[in-house]
This record gives sequence, structure tokens and C-alpha cells, in this order.
Amino acid sequence: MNRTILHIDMNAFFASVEQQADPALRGKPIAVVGSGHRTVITTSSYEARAKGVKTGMALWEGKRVCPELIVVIGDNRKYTYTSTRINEIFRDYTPEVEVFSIDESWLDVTHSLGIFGSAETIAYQIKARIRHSFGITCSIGIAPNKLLAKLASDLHKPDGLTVVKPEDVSRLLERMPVGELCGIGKKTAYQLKVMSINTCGELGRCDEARLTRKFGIIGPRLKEMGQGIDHSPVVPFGAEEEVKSVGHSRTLERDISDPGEIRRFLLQLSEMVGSRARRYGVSGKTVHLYVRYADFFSSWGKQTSLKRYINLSDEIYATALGILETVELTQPVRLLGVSLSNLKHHAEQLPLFEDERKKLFATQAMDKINARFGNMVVTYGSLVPDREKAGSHVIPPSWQPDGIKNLTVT
DNA sequence: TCTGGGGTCCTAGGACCC
DNA sequence: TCTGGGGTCCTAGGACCC
Repeated sequence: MNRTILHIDMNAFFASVEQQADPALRGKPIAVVGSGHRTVITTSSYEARAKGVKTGMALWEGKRVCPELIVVIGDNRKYTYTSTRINEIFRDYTPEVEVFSIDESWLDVTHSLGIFGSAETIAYQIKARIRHSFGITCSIGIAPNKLLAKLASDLHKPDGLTVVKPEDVSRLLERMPVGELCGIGKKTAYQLKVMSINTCGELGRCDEARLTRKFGIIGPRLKEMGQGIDHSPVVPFGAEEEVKSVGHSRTLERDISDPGEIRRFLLQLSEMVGSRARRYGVSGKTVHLYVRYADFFSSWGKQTSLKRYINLSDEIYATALGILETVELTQPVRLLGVSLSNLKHHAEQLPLFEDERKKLFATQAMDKINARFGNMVVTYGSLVPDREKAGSHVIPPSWQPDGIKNLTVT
């Protein structure tokens, strides 16, 4: 059956929200960053991008390429609030809204076309409403599936609208580099290049057996992707697969070697993991400890599985500490991470009431902020008991009010 | 003064059981 | 004691996304 899918990508989302909240920032090159000194640039405004500022750059590097760069410390509440409201707008057009990240969603409007006329009409209305309510722009791709809709939304930024009709697909893909497809990253693109496959057109015509020999189970999928085929459904909020792991990791403000300090930090991470696991209504059998050393490049992870399911912070901490004690640290530690997996979902955890659903949505949206390179210690730092925060020299009180107020997550 | 932090999925090898 | 094969669970590591 022919579907009509929209992919909506908020343009420079965090930066746009900040520029909207503070008129003094509009038209200026700004960068949204985390609060630590080891932060990177999460999002930059188009004015900053024009000067060469890129997502993922260290802050000092951004300032080097753009000395007039205005630095704004990110405020996750503002972004989750705005994202939640924007997704509510989407749901006025279809219940089939899949949140991909804090600033990207897919909409399956196949069954809404009769009401609203056309996908373009829906797209224009959504753009107008987002601009009117939040003063920010988005790029929208309209296509027969998620893969192509996402590709399409990337083609015109900012404030773009790109329609890919079924009959346009082969022409669009013929010269499209394979790396533009969501799912083909640097390594896969390189391996394909070695096979003399550079474009989607070439990928789509490649012998399937050849792809399977090289890539295994994803070989046939790669060929489909080259042809623009994607049957994956839009999975609305509430119908997603259950979460499979809950973890936190943090780069320390400075490298540490002192075992006591490392243990304190581990306890904080365990508390963050435990409280979120309890909020999600899950417990897990496997605890994973991750360590990155001061040289940045060397790191290791170790996991251990228990006979029973746990989600109490103390138990997670004890397990993580048990792993730590089996190794000898060879360098000062730059980053520590703890995660809980092999999860069991407790019964009756799905919120029934709309306001509870909204709260859970806000929580999950906040989680997805971190998928945007956020270094938002404060989000979960507030969950660390005061007794742990007091006297800690590891996670600093990193919250810095940025003067923009009167926004509450409901 | 370098370089975040959330996830998911896949592979490979070993232990253990039938 | 040897030859097997299948299945499950475990750990470790890598690729991908934002």
C-alpha cells in the first residue's frame, strides 16, 4: 500500500529556541553548549555555521574559527517543553507520530489526506503553526517511506519543503552518495567505496549475494536502501519497543586517579541509573562499567550478570564497584559510565492518564536531548541525593541560570 | 585547552546443557 | 571415551543513529 510519510527536522533546534527566547541573540552566531569546560558544541545557529562552526567541535575550536561566537549554556527544559508542544501540533494531523529525537519526528499522514487535502497542505500548516507559536523553522520531507522522507528533509535547509514522489525516487537516488542514507555511516560508506559503490544507484543495482558476503545479514537491506525501499512503520509514542538498557556516563571535569574519588563518582552514576530505572519501572540483571582513560583513545568496558534483577542504586553501585575492583587502572580516568541491561519490565508501569503520559514523554524527550550531544548534568544531577552532592568535587554544581525564565514543563 | 552522552543492533567466541 | 549438533546465555567489541 502506498504511504505518505513526513519527516520533520527542526532547524538548528537548540540555537533557534535560544534566539527566539532572547532577541539579542537573533541574527548572531551562537553556539549552544553543555556546562562543563570539557563541553562540545551541541548546536550552532546558521550564522555560526556560515563561519565554520560545526556540531561536535570543542568550544575553544568554535571560538577559534568564529571569534565573535556567542556561547549559550543549554537549557534542556526549554527544549523538551518546545519539543513536546511541537509534537502535540503533529498529533493534530495524525496519531501516527514517531519521535526520532528531540528535534526530529516522522508522521504517517496516509489516512489524513482525505481530511486535510494533501501532504503539502499539512506540511505548510505545520510550518506556519511552529513558526507562529515558537518563532522557529523546520525542514520537511514528504515521501513514500521513512528512509526517503528523512533524506528529503535534509535536501533543503533551513525552512525547506521537499516532496519525493514514487516516480522521482530512482532519479533522486541515482547520483546520491550512499552516506546520505540514514543507516549508512562512515565505515560502511568506506567499505562500499572499496567495492566501487559510491552512489545509491550503484548500491541498488549491486548483486545481493556480493553485499551479503561483505556485510552479512544487512546485505539485502543495503540493496533495498539503495533502491529507496523501506517498509519500516512509523511507530507512535507508547507503541515503541520497551527500553533495553539504561545508562549514564560522564566525562569528568578533570582526569582523576584517586580511588576514593572514582568510587564517589561511580556512586553518583549508579544513583542516576537506578533512579531512572525505577522511574521506568524496570530492573536489570547485567551491569556494565565503562572507563575511558586520560589519553582519550584507550578505554574498556566490562560487564557482569547477576542471578537476579536489581534496580536499587546501592546494588548497581556494588556491582559496578565489583567490576572496577577486578581491574588495575593504568591511567587517570577521563570518563566513567554505568549501564543496566538485560531488563525486566515490571507490570502496570504504563501511565494511564494523559498528564502522566506527558510527564513520561518529557522524561523520554529529555533522554533524547542527550542524543544531541548535550552535556546536561543538571537533568539527572537533581536526582542525586543532596548528601551525595555535598562535598562532591567530581560533578560540580553545573547549573547556570541563563536568564530565560517563565517556562515550565507541565 | 583538544574531542558529550544517550541508545540500538550485530558478530564472534566460549561455557554449558541436552 | 569419542563424535556430533542444537540451543541458550554470557562477555567483548564495533557500527550506527541523534
